[in-house]
Amino acid sequence: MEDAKNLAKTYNPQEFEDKLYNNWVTKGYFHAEADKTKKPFTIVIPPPNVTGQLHMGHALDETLQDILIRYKRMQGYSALWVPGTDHAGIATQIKVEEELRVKEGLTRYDLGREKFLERVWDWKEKFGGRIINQLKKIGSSCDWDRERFTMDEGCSKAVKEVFVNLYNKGLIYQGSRIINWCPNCITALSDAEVEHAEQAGHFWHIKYPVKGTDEFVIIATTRPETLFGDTAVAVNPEDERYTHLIGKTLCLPLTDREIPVIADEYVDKEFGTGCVKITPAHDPNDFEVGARHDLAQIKVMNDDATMNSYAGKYEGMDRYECRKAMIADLDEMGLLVKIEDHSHNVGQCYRCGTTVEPIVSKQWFVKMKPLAQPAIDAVKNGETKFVPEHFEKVYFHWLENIRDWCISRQLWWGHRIPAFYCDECDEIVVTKDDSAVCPKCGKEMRQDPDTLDTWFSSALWPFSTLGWPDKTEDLEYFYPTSTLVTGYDIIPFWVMRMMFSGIEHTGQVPFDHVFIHGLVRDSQGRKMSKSLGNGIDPLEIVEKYGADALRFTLATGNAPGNDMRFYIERVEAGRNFANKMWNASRFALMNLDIEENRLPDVSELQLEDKWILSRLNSVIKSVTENLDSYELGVALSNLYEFAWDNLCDWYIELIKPRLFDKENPTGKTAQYVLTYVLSSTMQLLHPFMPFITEEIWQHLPHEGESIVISKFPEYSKDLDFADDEKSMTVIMDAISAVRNRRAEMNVPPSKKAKTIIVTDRADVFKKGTAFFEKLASASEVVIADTNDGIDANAVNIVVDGAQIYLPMSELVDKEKELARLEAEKKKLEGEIKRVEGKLNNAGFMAKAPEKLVAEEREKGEKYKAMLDKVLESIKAINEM
RNA sequence: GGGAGUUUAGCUCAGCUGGGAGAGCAUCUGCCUUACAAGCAGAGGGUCACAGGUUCGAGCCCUGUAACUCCCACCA
Repeated sequence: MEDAKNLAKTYNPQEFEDKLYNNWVTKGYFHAEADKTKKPFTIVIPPPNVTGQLHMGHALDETLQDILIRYKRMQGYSALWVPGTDHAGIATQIKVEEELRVKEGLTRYDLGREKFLERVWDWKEKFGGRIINQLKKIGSSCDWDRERFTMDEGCSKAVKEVFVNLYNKGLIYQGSRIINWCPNCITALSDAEVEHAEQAGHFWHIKYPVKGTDEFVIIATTRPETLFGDTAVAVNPEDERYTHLIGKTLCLPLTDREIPVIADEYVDKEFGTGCVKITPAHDPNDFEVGARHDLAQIKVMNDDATMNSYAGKYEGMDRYECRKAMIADLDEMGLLVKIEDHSHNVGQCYRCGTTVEPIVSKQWFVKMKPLAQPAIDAVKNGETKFVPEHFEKVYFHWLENIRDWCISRQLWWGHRIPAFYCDECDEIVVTKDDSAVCPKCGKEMRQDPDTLDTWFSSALWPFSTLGWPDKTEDLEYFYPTSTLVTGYDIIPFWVMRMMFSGIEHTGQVPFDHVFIHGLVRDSQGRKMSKSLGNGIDPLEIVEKYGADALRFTLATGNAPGNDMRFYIERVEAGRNFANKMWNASRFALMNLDIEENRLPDVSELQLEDKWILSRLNSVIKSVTENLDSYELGVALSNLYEFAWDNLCDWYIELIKPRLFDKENPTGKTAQYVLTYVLSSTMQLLHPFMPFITEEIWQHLPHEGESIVISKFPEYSKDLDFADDEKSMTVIMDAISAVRNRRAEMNVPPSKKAKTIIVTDRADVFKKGTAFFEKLASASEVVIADTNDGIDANAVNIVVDGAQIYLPMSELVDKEKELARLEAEKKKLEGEIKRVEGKLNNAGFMAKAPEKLVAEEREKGEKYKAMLDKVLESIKAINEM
C-alpha cells in the first residue's frame, strides 16, 4: 500500500475494487487444493448460460455463494468454488440462428450441421467470457484455474459414460410416445421445459354422422384441426345415451375415412357432450386409449406445425390457419353445432413461448422411477438437507409424480447422443467411441443426429467438474460438495436431477445442503424481465455504488427462500453503510500512532474498552452462528448494528477525549482497542463486503498479506466482560435520557449545563463522568449521594440507578413538568402492575423458567425505585 | 383440481426452538459537535389479516376463514 496511513477523503469504490480483485487473483488466494491438513468446503456454481449476461438473479446467487466461500476460507477450510458456464442448448442455438437470419438471411440448414456448429463455437468464444468478467466484477472468489464448460472435454466424457451406463442398465430407452413438441424450436421438450398458461379458447361442437343412418354424434373439441388424426370416437360404456352406438361406424367429416365408436372408461359422461374424438398421435390420453383399443396413430402435422397430407386440401396450412378454414367449411356443411367459450391451460415452450404441440414421436427417455426413489430417500433420511426445509416438499412432490424424462432434442448444439444405427440391418449400438462399426454386418454406422437435453450434462456438474468418471484426488477430497446455492425455480430442472445422478453414478449424494433463495423482483414486486423492461443491471449498480453496496443489498432484508424486492433506496443504504465504515476508519487512522494490532493487558482496559470488546465478542458469536445456519441476512444486520451503533456512535465518541489528549496515559490503550475492534469488524464483514474491508484492513496495522486469507474472528471467553457491559449500559441509558430531555426542551448541544447525578451507585457513574461531558453536554459533573441542597426547580431526570439534575430552572415550566412526571408515574405504575401480575400468578411462578422469574423480579425492583423518585419529584414541585 | 408460500409501522421487510413488538427507507424536531449532512442527537407511528383453541403466557403452536403470490395437473 502506497501510504499506509491515510485513506482517500471520500469513499470511492471505483478507485480500488478492480485493483484489489486483480491482486487477489494474481496472488492465487481463490485457488484451492486437495489439502489433507485442512477440511474441504466445496461449492459448484450453478453455471450461467455461456452467452448470457449477468442479471440480478445471478448477482444474488453468486453473492450468497461468495459469502459462504469467503467465510469458510477464512475459517481455514480448503474452500473451493468451481466456476463455469453452461452451453444452454436451445437458448444458444436460437440466438445464433437469429443472428444468421438477420445478418445473412440464412437458416441453419443452409449452412449444414458442421458449419453451423462452427458458428456456434465462434459465438461462444466471442461472448462466453463476458459473463465470467461480470462475475469477477461483483467479487466472486471462484477458483478460476478450474473454470469449466458443460461441453468441454471432461464434461463430454462424463456425459457419454453416463449415457452408456444407463443404457446398459436399461434405464435409458428409445420409444415412441407423446412428447411436447415445439414447432418453433423444432425439437422435443421435457415436461419441465413446458410452461402452462391459462388461455381463452373455444369448444367447437362438431357433428360426426353415423354411417348409414340420419343419426350423428356430437363431439366437443378445443383442437379441431386434429380431427384429421381421429381414429375413433369414444363414449363411456355406462352412458345410456350412446350404448346403442358402440361398435357403429362414423364418417369422419372432411375426409373419406370411417372410424368406429368405442367404449372406454376414460370418458367422463358429465363433461362436454360425453363423446370424445380419439386422436392417438396428438394427445397423451388418446394415446393411451388408442393403445388399449389398438387404434392407428395418424400424425397430421409436420415438424413446424403445418398440416400434412392427411389434412387433405388443408395440407401446407399452419395449424391455426387450418383450424379457421376447416371450421368455416364445417359450418357451411351444417356440421358445426356451436362454438362455446372455454378457457384452458395451454403448454408453451419455456424458451420461445410457442404453443407446444403434443405429438407422438420416437425419442430417448430416462426411466425415472428407479432413479427417483433413492433421491427421495436421501433427503428423507437427512443425507441432503434443504434450507429452508419446506422446499423438501417441492422436491418430493416432483420426484413422487415424475414421469420418464425425454432427453433427446432435435437440436444441433449440444452433446450428441452416443447411439449408432446400421442402415443395413437396423442394429443399434450405444458406445463411448466416436464412431462405430456394425457388429453384425461390419458396415460403418450412422450416429443419432439428435443431441441431449442441456440439463443432462448439468445434472452431472457436481462430479464431472471434479474429474469423474476418473477417480481423481479432487473428486475424492472435494466430493460430495458442501452446499448448493440456487433459486427455488430450478429445483425440478436441476437440483433433483443432480441428486439422482450423483447417487446413481458416484454412490453419494452430490451435496450436504441445498440452500434455496427466492427471486429478485422489481420495486413493485414484478419479476424482472426483458419484455417488461424493468430489469436492473447489476453492473450499473456496481459502477455507481460499488460491488459492496450491491452485495449488501442482496444479502440483507429478507429471509432464506423468500423473494426480494430490489430498489435503489436499499442500495443507497448499503452504500451509506460502506461510507460510514470508510469514515470511521479514516478517523481511526488519523489518530493512530501504533504499529501493530494487539490487545493491551486487561488491567489497562477502561470500562468502555471492556464494553466494546464484550460487544464484539457477542457479535462474533452471533455472526458465526447465523452464518453456520445460513441466516446470512441476520448475520449481516447484527454486524451492521454493532458496527454503526455500538462502534461508531458510541465507542468512538466515548474514546475521543482519550485519543485527543496526548497526556492521557490511557490514550494508547484506546488506540489498540480501536484498532483491534475495527480490524475484527472488517474481518467479520469481509465475506459480505470484500472490497472495502480489504482496503481498510490493509491500511490498519495488520499481520499477513490479505484479509482474504486472514483468520476469521473467534469468540473468546477472556473477552466476555458481562458486568462491565451492564455498568456501561446504565451509563449509556442515563446519557440517552439526558439527551432526550434536552431535545424535548429544545436545548442546543452548545448550551452546556452542570449535571448532578444523585446515585447510590457512584462507583459506576464515576467512570462515566467524562462521557456526560462529551455526549450529554455537561459542563461539569457532580456525583452526590443525596439531593439535599439541589434547586427543587432544576430539570429532573429519573433513570435506572440515578436521579439526574440539570440546574436550568429558567427552562422549566412547572405545569409541563408536572404533567410529564405524572405521565412517567403512570407508565411506571403500569409496568409495575404488569410485573407484579406475573409474579403473583401461581401458574407463571410454577412453570416459567427461573431465569425469567429472576429477571422480572429485578425489573420490578428497578421500576419501584424509579417510581419512588418520580413521586419525590412530584412532591417537591408541588411544595414549591 | 392438488400443493406451497405470503399477510407485522406510510413503504420494503426482519422477528431463530412461545417469555415485555424491531430495522432500513419515509415523516417530524433540533444540530455544519475538529471521521462521516451518504452525517449526529431526538420524536411520532403497529388490535402482528380475521375467528376460535392450546398455554401461566401466542406475532410465533393447533383448527378454520379471507385475500394475494407461486408451483404442479392429460377432463376432451
